[in-house]
Formats: sequence, C-alpha cells, structure tokens
Amino acid sequence: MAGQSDILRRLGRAVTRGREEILRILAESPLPLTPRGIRDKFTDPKPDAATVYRNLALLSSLGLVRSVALHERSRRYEATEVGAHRHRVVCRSCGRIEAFPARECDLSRIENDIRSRLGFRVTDHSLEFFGKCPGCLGKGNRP
Amino acid sequence: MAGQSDILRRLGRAVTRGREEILRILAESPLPLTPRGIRDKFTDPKPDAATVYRNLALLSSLGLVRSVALHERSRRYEATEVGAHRHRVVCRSCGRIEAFPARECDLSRIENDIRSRLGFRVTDHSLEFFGKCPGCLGKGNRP
DNA sequence: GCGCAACTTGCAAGTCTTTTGCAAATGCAA
DNA sequence: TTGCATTTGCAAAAGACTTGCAAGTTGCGC
Repeated sequence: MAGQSDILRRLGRAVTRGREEILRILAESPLPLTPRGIRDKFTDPKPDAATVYRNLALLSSLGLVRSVALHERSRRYEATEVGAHRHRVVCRSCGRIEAFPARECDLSRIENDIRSRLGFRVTDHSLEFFGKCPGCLGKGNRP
Repeated sequence: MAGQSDILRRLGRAVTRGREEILRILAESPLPLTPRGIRDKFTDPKPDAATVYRNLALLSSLGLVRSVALHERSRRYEATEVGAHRHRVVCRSCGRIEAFPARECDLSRIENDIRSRLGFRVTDHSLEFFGKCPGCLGKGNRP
C-alpha cells in the first residue's frame, strides 16, 4: 500500500526503508508488537533501536500507528487501520495476547457523557480484557 | 480499614508500615499513582523505592491493588475497591488524568462473548479514554 | 543525472524505571 | 522474650527509552 508513504511525503517527511518496513511489519502482524519485536522482524541490516523508537514516535504522531498499553514492561504498537477497531484479551498467567474484534463496542454513549459532563473531547479509547486463556485454565494453576 | 491488614496476616505476610501506608495512600488518592508518587506521599522516613516496588507487586498479587496502564512512562496503581469500578480520561496534551465513574459500563456482554468464542475467562478489564481536556481545548494547540 | 539543504540514521552515552542480591532490621507466633 | 522467617535498605544491574552529534540519505530544483 503506497498510501501511507504518500502521507509521509506529503508532510515533508522522507520515505525510508525503516519507515516503510515498520508500517509493513505492523500491518502484517495480527498482534501489536514491541519496538524490540518490530526490530527483530527486520531482515538484515536491522536498524538501530533508536531509529525504531524515533520512527514509531513519528508514525504515531502522524496517526499511522498507535500504541497499545497492555500492562507489560514494554509498550506495543499496531498499525492504524481505518474503520477497524480491535480490542485484546491478555492472559494473566502466560501473557498470551489475542486479538478480539469486538462486534459492537458501543462506547459512544459513554464518550458523549464524558464530553457533556467533563468537557473532555475524546479522540480514542483503549479497552483490554484480562483473564486466563484456555490453556492456562486447563493447568489449574492459581484458579 | 483493618480488613486488608487481616488479609495480609491471614496469608502469613507481615503487616508493615510500608504496606499499610501504601494501601492507605492509594485508598485516599482519587487517581492512580506511580510508585514514585506513592513514595513521595510517605512521611519521613520514606521507604526505599525497591521496597515500594516489592510491596506493590505483593499487594497486586493479592488483589489488594491493581495496576493501570495509561500510556505513560511509569505504571500507576490504584486500590482495589470492591464494587467500585472506575475508568479514566487522559488528556493527550497535558497528561492530566481524571477519574470517570462510568455509570454503566456494560461490558458483560462482550465478556460473555469472549468466553464463548475464545474460551478465555475474563477476570477484569481496563478501559481508558484519551483526548483533550477543556483547558487544552481552549488553548487550541494541535486541534 | 547533479548538487545542495533538510531530514535520517547509527553510535555512544545518558536517563529513568524497575529488578535483584545480600546483610541488617523487623514482625510475629510460641 | 526468643527464634526464625519475612522485610527492608543499599548498591548494583537490567531494561526501556532518549538524546547529541557526525555521517549518510532523501527530495527537489536544475
């Protein structure tokens, strides 16, 4: 998809291998990735970690990628897909993350409520579920 | 509230000043605090940062406190109040965090869906809204 | 294609949060 | 009060990110 490179170009930002790869890697990943995980998916020569961080910050400020907070040590990023709206299920035992496309997450009423009661303009939200995955439920550790 | 100290005692964990203070500080805070922020609220002598981290890990594993991921550099913690269920609104411009007691966040249908479709047993969820607070909306920076 | 200016990258060093080892201090049950 | 497991403080380390700077690329006009 050249659309995102166009966005970069139009904003006067260079289209580099690093940036295109990050967008591709995130677009192909079913789950959000850490900066480290992203770098690992590069074929050699891998970019410096600092470059990955800088590019994620840039792409994030342009709205092309988005960071996801999953109570982990490191942050994760995912590609911003127009229209698509995913949430995640995280296993507290093994850390497994699974995407969960909420068929209808109607939070618009709550968002309206927030606007009228607090004067906040909500631009996005994050919704994650935590619990135990089937595998860990079977093992019966810490039920 | 002595109930929480009882829980510690019953589990064979010592009831120390550090632990009681953390529970009290979090219970009194309207917003989730970082480990650093918690330590700052101690009256001298303040515990070592390592102790705060260790105790937060302990209290968290016992379910007495819970960590909240707000896309910040540091994690935040809040006291677990039975029944109470809060969400937060975070300003992307100034970082201001506001508690938002959702009158009805009916995610139970989604949680049921997750259980039946993925086999995941959901124990809790995190829901945060991001946007701009009234103050920053007024300033008109990055509308 | 060429060259310049602006933007990017790699590298190294630095910051900040969180974790860990260990000996001294403390909590608690008997 | 004693004994012993649990906790704490301290110091060092690990890990995630950030920043300064010189060298390397990209984009644009020619």
